[in-house]
Amino acid sequence: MARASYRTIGRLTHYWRVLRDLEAKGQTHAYSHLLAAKARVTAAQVRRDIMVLGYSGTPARGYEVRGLIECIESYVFPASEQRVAIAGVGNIGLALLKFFTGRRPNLRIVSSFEANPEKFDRLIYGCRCHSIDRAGEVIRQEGVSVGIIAVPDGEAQYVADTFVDAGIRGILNFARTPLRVPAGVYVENIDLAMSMDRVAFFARRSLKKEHAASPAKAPSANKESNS
Amino acid sequence: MARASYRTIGRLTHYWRVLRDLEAKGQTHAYSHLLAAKARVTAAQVRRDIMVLGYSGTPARGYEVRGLIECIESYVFPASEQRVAIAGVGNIGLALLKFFTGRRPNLRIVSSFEANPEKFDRLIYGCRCHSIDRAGEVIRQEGVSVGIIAVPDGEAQYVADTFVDAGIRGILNFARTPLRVPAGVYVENIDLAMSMDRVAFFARRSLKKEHAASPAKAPSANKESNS
DNA sequence: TGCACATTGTGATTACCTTCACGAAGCCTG
DNA sequence: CAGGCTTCGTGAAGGTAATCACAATGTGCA
Ligand SMILES: NC(=O)c1ccc[n+]([C@@H]2O[C@H](COP(=O)([O-])OP(=O)(O)OC[C@H]3O[C@@H](n4cnc5c(N)ncnc54)[C@H](O)[C@@H]3O)[C@@H](O)[C@H]2O)c1
Ligand SMILES: NC(=O)c1ccc[n+]([C@@H]2O[C@H](COP(=O)([O-])OP(=O)(O)OC[C@H]3O[C@@H](n4cnc5c(N)ncnc54)[C@H](O)[C@@H]3O)[C@@H](O)[C@H]2O)c1
Repeated sequence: MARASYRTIGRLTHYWRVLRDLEAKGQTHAYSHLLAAKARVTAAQVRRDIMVLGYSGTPARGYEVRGLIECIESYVFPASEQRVAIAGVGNIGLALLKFFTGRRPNLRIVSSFEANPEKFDRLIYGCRCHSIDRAGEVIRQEGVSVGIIAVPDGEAQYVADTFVDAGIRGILNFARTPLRVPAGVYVENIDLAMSMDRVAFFARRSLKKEHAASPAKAPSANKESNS
Repeated sequence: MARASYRTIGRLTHYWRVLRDLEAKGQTHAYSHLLAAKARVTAAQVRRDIMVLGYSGTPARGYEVRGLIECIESYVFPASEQRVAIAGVGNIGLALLKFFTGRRPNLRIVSSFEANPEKFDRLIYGCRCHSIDRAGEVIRQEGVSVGIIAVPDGEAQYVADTFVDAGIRGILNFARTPLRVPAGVYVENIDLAMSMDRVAFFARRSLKKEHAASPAKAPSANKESNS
């Protein structure tokens, strides 16, 4: 039972979504082939990924949908509420706040931080906005473990330092600055401008293969961000 | 002179930004070590990436900043204006429109498409909004080669088909649906929810190493994304 | 001029991830 | 209950990308 890699974790969340759809349609069992087709990967890849969960299907019946869903949940999703804070309520910050609000029971954006005093103390999509100067204090108080950085590039390192000092262990960084953080803190970078440039490049090149990002795909979903 | 990979292209755009900063500061030459430090990669990686450009530095002087900038530009950036269209002017669509407007001379978002009639014909950040039904027509007329998909998940495949039929060769996809496109069309997926889940996971795991994303990076970016 | 040094360019190596391929195992059919 | 199919789990193989390591090279200095 190998350790799950960055990409495996991403795919597992994808299988989870696919499985939820299948369950909603009344399916009780699913073959690796089916999951593979829906997640656009190979069947072998699906089986390998599921291997790290320690979950087993049966030949002739495949995987049990409900059981696999629960297994993925207990492996990749937080068991109890994990709290998130966001710095920078601008274009991207707002989009994320709006999108994530109320969507995940165990992953909640509880606070936002701004430099612009006009936004202080307002409730934005149910999330209180504080001065960035109070970030450390609030993060500790609320028990936040994940931070999103959506501030201008030049402010990103400062915010990251504040986050790390306050005990945050994972950062989703939209700024185009590679952050310097101590070992043990996970950073996932999403550089939208880089993705645009890449798409433009490969559109000209007219490649045969699709890629990940997302990140990473990586290239897709992000195929790929980086760090 | 090997073919540039997905990740190499991403890093080259990053070096380009770093080099522009150096030039602005009056630096005329730069060593691979310096670029590496600023882009948070290894020096060997920088040299490998530059190798695909066919550009050469000199020992003892390193790379010539201006020359390398021009070389990267001619390799990864469009020589003449490349046009982009965006489907879905919601949270993400708006953020992108606002951010990219007027930022890149040779990469311009020229049109947007919506299903919501309230937005038709309005000018949003200098970009005309059309009905999605007219997408094929407008894309062909304007010579658009890159499409951004920022519509709800269920609409993504339909929009992708429309894009592809109209001749678009590269797609930046924010929907959480793996798109089915013919070979030769490049897709980069950015799944923000997946990135969030990953950050939350690795924050709990408290890993020692930072990762790319992604697209993926990618990942990252973006990390990694996928396809 | 010639030597000592730092850096480049790149073959070789390593690490990681994906795919292949096949033994084992459950299910259905007759 | 046995035989045939199909699928799972996984060791081995294959690919791709990152890193290492070193010969080649140009520089500045003595
Ligand atoms: N929007 C996009 O499409 C896009 C694309 C590529 C990259 N990015 C990157 O994403 C980041 C955010 O982009 P955006 O478009 O949302 O920017 P934005 O300017 O709309 O928002 C930034 C927000 O951060 C706030 N802020 C500034 N300094 C701060 C600080 N020290 N602490 C807390 N808040 C602070 C500002 O008041 C503002 O509201 C930038 O780094 C940008 O380069 C954005
Ligand atoms: N906003 C986020 O933070 C976030 C996070 C994760 C994933 N996503 C994904 O990104 C995509 C867009 O998200 P969003 O938050 O911007 O959504 P949104 O609902 O804010 O915007 C979607 C827009 O698309 C328009 N639309 C609907 N059908 C259309 C069609 N057929 N053609 C053209 N336009 C159409 C709608 O009118 C709306 O304006 C979704 O697939 C979502 O799953 C968004």
